[in-house]
Amino acid sequence: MSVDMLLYASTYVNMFFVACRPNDPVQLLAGPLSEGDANELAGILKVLADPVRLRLVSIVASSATGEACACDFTAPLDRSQPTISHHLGQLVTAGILEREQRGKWAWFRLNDQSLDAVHRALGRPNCC
Amino acid sequence: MSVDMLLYASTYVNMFFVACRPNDPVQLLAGPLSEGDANELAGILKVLADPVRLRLVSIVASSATGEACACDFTAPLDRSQPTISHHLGQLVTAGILEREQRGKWAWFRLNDQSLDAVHRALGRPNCC
DNA sequence: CTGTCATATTGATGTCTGTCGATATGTTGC
DNA sequence: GCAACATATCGACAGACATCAATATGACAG
Repeated sequence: MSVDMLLYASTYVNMFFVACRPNDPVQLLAGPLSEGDANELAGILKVLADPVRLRLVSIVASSATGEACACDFTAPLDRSQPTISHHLGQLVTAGILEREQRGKWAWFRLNDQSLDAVHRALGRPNCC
Repeated sequence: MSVDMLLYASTYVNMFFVACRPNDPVQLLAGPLSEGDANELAGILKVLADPVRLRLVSIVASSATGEACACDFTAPLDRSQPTISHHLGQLVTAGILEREQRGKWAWFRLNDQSLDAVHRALGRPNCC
């Protein structure tokens, strides 16, 4: 990913967070999306729209402690260590996962706010 | 899009519909996703993860009659007619929109079941 | 049947993305 | 400091994707 692309992506991710505060949610079904809103929502959906990243999120979310070590992902997902690291980086940049370094190991947990915002963006206005 | 890719995509879209019947929903947060479930969910999320397609869906969903004519999309979205047609085709293939030919015009409406399934897949198990 | 209009398909192109091997960075224990 | 280990970054590559111009398809009017 180029530097320009990274800046582009993080810009929209940040805008998405701002726009998803309770009183100003981006809502797919509430009205025609502006170009900006569509870019924000598409940006975070693109990060989710990958089988490996979805499995990473699901593994973290369903772990007993709510967190998982990077070392636990390589084997079940059948991808190289750089590839897993790349996907984890995408998820962290998008705000879907949070990374915490603990000694040699990197631990990841879900950012509930971020995923809830995406969830609500795809639902009806009066939904949860 | 190649024929192989189309077959690939439609396979996963169909599997997603099957998997999203009420008693067997794909749930991102309910447990580790299998490779198949992850492919299904990623497939339909990929279709949604484009600004133009999100705006198409939002325009259709928020129209007073619940449907919109293809001719209404080109101007506000600032894309060529073939590009709009391409995106509409993707949304129809994925089951998110339904197409109805009425004379010279093509009308599109939302498939509520499809979008609801994606919405629920990203939510908590006890959510709506 | 023919022209006109709306939409779909084709073909081409530049860009983006997932992947991996190689290597760098950073942490721990000795 | 040094060796061992976990993770991140770099560089490269193949495949996928969004886009448009040109063209084809299909429907209606006269």
